[in-house]
Amino acid sequence: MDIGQPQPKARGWEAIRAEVQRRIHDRIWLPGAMIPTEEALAVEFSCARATVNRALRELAESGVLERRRKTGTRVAALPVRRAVLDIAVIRREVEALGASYAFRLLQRHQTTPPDPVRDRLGLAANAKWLFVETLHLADGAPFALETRWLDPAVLGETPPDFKEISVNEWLVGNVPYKAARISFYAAPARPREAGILNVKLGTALLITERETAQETSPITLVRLAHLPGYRVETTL
Amino acid sequence: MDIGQPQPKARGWEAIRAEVQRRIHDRIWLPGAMIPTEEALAVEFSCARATVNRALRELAESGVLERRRKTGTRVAALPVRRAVLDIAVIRREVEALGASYAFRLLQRHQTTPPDPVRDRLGLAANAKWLFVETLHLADGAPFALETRWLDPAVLGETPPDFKEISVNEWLVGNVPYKAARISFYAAPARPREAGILNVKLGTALLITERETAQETSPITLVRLAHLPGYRVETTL
DNA sequence: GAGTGGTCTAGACCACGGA
DNA sequence: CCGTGGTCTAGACCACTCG
Repeated sequence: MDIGQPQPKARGWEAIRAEVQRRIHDRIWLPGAMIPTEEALAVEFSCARATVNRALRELAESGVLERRRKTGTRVAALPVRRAVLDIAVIRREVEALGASYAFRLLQRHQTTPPDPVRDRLGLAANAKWLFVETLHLADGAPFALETRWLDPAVLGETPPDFKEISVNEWLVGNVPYKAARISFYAAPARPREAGILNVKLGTALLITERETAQETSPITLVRLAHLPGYRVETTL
Repeated sequence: MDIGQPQPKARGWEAIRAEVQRRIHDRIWLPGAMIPTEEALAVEFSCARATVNRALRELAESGVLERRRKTGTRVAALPVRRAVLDIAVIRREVEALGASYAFRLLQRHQTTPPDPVRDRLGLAANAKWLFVETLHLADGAPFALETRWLDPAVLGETPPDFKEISVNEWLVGNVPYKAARISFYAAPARPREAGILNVKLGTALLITERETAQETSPITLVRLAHLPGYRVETTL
């Protein structure tokens, strides 16, 4: 382990990752070109192959390198960069802004979902799910409107009333899930939304939609309408 | 390595990851509770500690576990789930939809950025940057409108005219960068946008904004306005 | 100080995928 | 086939952090 000293900071596999990134940055290794094998790099850096492997694996996971057996490792030509999105509970998100969090339960009843929702979740025509509408507040002002369809089966013996704890946090703590699909899109404020969020009808809102499933059976479908000005941010 | 057989599929560290997830899922290990040490698990699964480490490390990276030295490993109470967002070049994105990609260069001139842009990038009052406006097309129809401010210094000796290759792809291949900030938000279509994208003024559009920097100095600021119906999707 | 995770090593075998 | 990355092992030392 004796890389020149790219930065006096990194050591171990992080030093190798940094050195590889430097060589790509400085165009010593060009986009699309092959780089030496793990073994060769292990010799060059006087370390074990496992250490090189760790460094290259991380770079491959973040889209900088492409690796294939037998062929070897190449610098990604059109790198698909991977950004990491932290999905936190809304309360955390509000508190992270330095505001106090609260929520109001606006609706809660069991009914047959409308066709688009039913189709999307693959439910029987007569299935009844729980519909819950929650307004999330930051320092008392509307922050986001949540409309949720929820499989009543997950509630169990003693269904909470969701006045003390929000549906979201109850689910996180009580209903483990396997997979979720998240999507972001823009949509004009609907009449009810506009009224509750106190914006003009048709205002451009960022919508976050989340669909959660256990094995193959869906658990819940959530739509979060955020106020104008809300941004989803990430670093790459 | 002899875990019962949770699934006949997984082996090695993935089997351990799956088994740990199962125990959390089945509430054998509760949210907030400590789990056994790596060494104990290595004994239980009859494998090396490094193998357990790999499994637990992955789970910690995805926010399911929280690890600290000396203290040990616990199940995250309010897990901050991490979703991975693939950021591809637009051409790839269009082609992934099964459409043919093309683009049109609408504007390209060097000028002083407006105040908000200048402030955001931290530029001198008299700095001149390149402004480039590109319309991206899928099967000949508008897909997204890109407006970009670009530091002319990165163009070098022979500035490309961006008619053959899009700015984005040229940058990806020629200007390495260190950091980028990405954000998503909703905004109403501006007059020029509405005209070019062929939507009504004020239509809710999803905007992707990306700010790229080399060391500390900014390289480019891009705003992508997507047509209604466009979604950013990810899995968790 | 002592217990835990974080990393490294040297070697081994395996799995994939070009030739 | 056989070269490459993917993983595993057994052991070691280190770094952090709590008591």
